[in-house]
Amino acid sequence: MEERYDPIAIELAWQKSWNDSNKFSVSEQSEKEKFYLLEMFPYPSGRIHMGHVRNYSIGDVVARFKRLQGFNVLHPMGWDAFGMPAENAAIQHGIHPAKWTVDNIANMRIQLKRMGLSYDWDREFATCDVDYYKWEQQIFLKMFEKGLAYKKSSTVNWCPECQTVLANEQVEDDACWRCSTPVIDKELDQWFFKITEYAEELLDYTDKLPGWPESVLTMQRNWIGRSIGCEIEFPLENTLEKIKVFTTRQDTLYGATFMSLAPEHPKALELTTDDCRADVEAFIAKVRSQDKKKRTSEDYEKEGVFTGAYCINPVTRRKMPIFLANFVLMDYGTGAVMAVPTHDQRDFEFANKYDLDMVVVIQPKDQLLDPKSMTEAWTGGGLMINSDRFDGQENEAAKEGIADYLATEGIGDKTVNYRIRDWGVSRQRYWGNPIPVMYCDQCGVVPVPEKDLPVVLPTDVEFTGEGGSPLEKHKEFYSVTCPQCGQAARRETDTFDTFVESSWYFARYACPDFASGPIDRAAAEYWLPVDQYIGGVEHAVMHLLYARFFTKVMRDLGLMNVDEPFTNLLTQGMVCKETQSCAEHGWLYPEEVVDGKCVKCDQPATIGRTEKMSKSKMNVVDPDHLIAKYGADTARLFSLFAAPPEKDLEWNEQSVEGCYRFLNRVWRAVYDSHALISSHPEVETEGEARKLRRITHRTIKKVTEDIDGRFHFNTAISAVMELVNAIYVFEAKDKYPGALCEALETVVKLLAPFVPHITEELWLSMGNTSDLETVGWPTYDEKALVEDENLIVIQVNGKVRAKIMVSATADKATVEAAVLADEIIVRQIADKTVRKVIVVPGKLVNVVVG
RNA sequence: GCCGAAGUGGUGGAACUGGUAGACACGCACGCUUGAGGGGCGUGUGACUUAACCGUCGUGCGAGUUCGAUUCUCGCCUUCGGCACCA
Repeated sequence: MEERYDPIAIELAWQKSWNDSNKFSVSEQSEKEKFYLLEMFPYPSGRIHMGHVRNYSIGDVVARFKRLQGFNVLHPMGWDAFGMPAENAAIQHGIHPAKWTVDNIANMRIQLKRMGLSYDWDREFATCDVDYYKWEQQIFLKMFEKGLAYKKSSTVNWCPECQTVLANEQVEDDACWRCSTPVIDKELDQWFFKITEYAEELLDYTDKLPGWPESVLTMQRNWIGRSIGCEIEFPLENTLEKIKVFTTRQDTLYGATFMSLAPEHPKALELTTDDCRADVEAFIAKVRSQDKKKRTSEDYEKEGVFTGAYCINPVTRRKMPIFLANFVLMDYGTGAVMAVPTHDQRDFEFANKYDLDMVVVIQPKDQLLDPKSMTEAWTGGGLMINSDRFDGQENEAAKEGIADYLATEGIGDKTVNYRIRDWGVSRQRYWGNPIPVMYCDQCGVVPVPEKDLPVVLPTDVEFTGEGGSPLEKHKEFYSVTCPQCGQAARRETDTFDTFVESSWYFARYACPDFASGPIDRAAAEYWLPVDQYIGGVEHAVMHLLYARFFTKVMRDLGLMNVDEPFTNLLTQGMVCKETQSCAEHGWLYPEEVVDGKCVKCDQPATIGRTEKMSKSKMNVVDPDHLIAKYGADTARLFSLFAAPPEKDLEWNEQSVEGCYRFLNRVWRAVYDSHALISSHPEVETEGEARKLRRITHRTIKKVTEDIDGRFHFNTAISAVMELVNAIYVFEAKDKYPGALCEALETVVKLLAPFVPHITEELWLSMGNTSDLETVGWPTYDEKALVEDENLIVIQVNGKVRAKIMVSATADKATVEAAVLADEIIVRQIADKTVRKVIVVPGKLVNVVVG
């Protein structure tokens, strides 16, 4: 055995061995129970970053732990390989996106292998492989057939920088989620997936995912945004037509005194009277010219215009003027709102501005509302008044009855409305999966026949950087003949949002080579769902919601048989580091600051706030350097030890040093006792050996419980550190080599999922022949845990005053007597009366005096 | 405004169903080892007070429940994340 720990040499040797033997390759042919562990696959940007290191270290601990526990573990890796950066590289550096992507993947694969992650590399694929994306095209065709994919013209979120459309989820603070350019409105013909059809199921199942963090479920519930209410029809005055509104406040129907329509409402111009037409048209034009995002922000002034038309409140028969209002949205509910100024703040402001009627219909308990003196709408609860048969009822309780009444009268129906919109998937980009349809003057939208799939993305395209997709200029691609009528037709040049690929890749990992469909049912049956999914919380809504949606769609298409893709979800926190900047040169990389000064100008550098590592803030650390300096085991250990997985991790070089030091300490502990333990002496159970064994087995218990399901890797590691400390101070090494050997072997076994290289190496050097995976995860001996004596904490009136050792077999009375006889306690209670003595067996005694 | 998460030493963090607050680690100090440096090994390290023991205070703030509260309840403050003119 080498005296010195040489991480690089050890790691390269073990990685070669794992690679050569396809060590972590799995199949369905196994006696063992399956466990599917998945980490979110990376975009091949070129280099891994600390976020990847953390994500994949966490995943690898779970994968290796489950494997050691005897599970058949599927742990795959691949590449989310379509996307804009590849195209930007083509424009900026003249490298073809395909080459750029392939090169990046090759590089990142080396980096991941260098981390010693236990992937089944046989299952690796990139989403830009034709063998992957062609099946996505097939899924699309089936969705199209079922009406789950459809085309419509709509105002879309357009990013002028990326020259493409964004889904609502991809807009953050009115800006592109990727490049932060402000998003503008654009009217475009787009493909949509009908995620709204699954809104209810997606929402209902948020209650059936106990393995998900509550915060993620809440975000998804908010995003789906279900509201239960009524659709109510208001007849127009003088015609037979009606206008339908959606409301969640049918309890205020008797107070509805006017109506507000969205400016885009189809009936807006139709019902406008001649003398109001000029004003209405001007208003519509004005609203159209305004930015939609600005217009729909809360502080924007409420404005409207009278149409000259009236409708009738169906329960009060009151004549209600119809307005157009800028705050009414066409794409929520019905685009029409019954206005109740007394009980809705927006309507209240609007009514004041245009001097409209107000009627109070809900009277709160502790004040009397009068429209003349109200300064704001009353949106709380109370008793209903001015509401005919419902007078005197509690408004919340009456909602159900009102809905029923409206239904029987044929005025309205109970309905459910969702905030979520259909998912726009068209992107005006080249480096993506072509949407397999064409346009024929005769036949309209024609799906590419399944037998003609795949629609292969051509590689001979030109990148001008002038915007628009190069596919639009690629005649061989877009010029096609219609399969239905044989006439010339034009192929769709838009490609799919790359979130489509990541919506089903987890299922393809079960059968990456399956050649007769997207998913091999038998393989999917065995492996799915994913037992544990791990990734960043930034995907809480987008990716995770789309993947859930796709799973349900694939189920309904008969492709597989699961309702939810991910049984358990772990969302890990970000990797952060302090930012540094200099007055002259702005943000600085860590290596550009030496002795607190900017290397470019020698001015002192300012330390800014700690933020998520990002290239733009330059507060990044390159994992390659870390691994080259300390090895992969140290890099892994640091990212697991410094914080629990779900919290943010603050980068600290000194803490990395500490982890490296610990591994050296472990190495030395084994090295120092090498001669003593090489014969694997029998474990002694008496005297000091018994004490060491107690610590050894207690550690096994703690580490097992900390990893399994709790993911408290930091405390698991600290428990092993304590065991190592105990070995160092264990003085009877020569006397009890058996107990020592057991302790050292336990350290190695328990650390195996965290730092796989050093542990395999130490295991071998201890004279073992089979590898750690064959040996399996250690179990603890209950008998070894038994304490002879317990430390009893003694409190007087809840304050700790003394501690004594008491035999573990002592009964309550004995303990109490021992406590009351204790010198310190006698002094503490000398001049007081003992009122009560509380004994917590084996732990604590509280003497209450007064 | 609504919803969710969090607030503990100089620092990262621990304390699982109410029972020794600060495990483990970083940093710092001291000692041993070494020719020295590095490294290693060990001891100490919440604050105040003290020579030391003792003592007092202490988990964002304020109340409450309890023999006992970082943990439970109520009210507030701060930070982060999500939603927000959604009828």
